[in-house]
Amino acid sequence: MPEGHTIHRLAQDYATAFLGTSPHVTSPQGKFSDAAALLTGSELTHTEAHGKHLFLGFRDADWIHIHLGLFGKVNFGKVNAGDAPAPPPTDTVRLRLANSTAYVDLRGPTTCALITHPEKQAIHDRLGPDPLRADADPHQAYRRISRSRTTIAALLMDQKVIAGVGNVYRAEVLFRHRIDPYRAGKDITPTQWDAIWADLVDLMHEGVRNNRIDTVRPEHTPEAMGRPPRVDDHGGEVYVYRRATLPCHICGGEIRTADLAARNLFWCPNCQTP
DNA sequence: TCCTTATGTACAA
DNA sequence: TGTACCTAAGGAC
Repeated sequence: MPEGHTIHRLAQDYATAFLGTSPHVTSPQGKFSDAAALLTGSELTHTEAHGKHLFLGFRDADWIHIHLGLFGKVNFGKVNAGDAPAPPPTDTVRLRLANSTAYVDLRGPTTCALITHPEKQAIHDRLGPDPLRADADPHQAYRRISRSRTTIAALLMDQKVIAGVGNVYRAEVLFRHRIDPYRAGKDITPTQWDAIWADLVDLMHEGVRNNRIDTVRPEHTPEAMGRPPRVDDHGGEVYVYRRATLPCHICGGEIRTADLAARNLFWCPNCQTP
């Protein structure tokens, strides 16, 4: 269940296990069988992430485009010489790569498709700047935000505006900057946007390193605040995400939740100003 | 065993 | 705005 940090981490992990090797490619579940047959035995030459999109490049020519959606999961395993071989894939595995030392299973993705380079480029072209990519231009995002009457909460989730932010980073970064999620994009100042962007760059890089989302500042950690540690189900320590009706770590007020564009929004109405 | 929920997106109306 | 899609875990019975 991924935001951009998960996908960038996957790009690294696929590279570590398979780059420069020519893995066996299969689709036990069947939906990717034709492409798997074309690719199997080809060298994995590139792995790349842009926002929540993952690209695996084979023989400098063909790309697998993967998008995990809400349910997609990836599971890596090691195979050591003399050890038990990779376990047989279950019937929900859409894509398995396997070489002499490792295997990786992909389940439940929204997208797993073989695409050409122009098709890949078209995906990059429709995505906004990604805080995890060196080529990202934050002003490209701000140009859209500063002209929009849409709420900043919705804009942060719009992958054409900024790529890689999901429901957790959206809620948490707005809390960290004390911005009410319903504030219009056009009311976000350049200074505020620069701060939000810089924060996302830091938070998401840490997310890649740790493979989880932690957003609580050192002075607000459970230890610093003298409260019991609480790690959210998603695996990290957070201020507001999925903490509806619980007390705010800073003001003690009740965290609120609401539906916004079919997603759960979380915020502290006391700490975050309209 | 059934029901709900989820870090997402695309498309129809 | 609503719905379809894809999967697995956790909680209610």
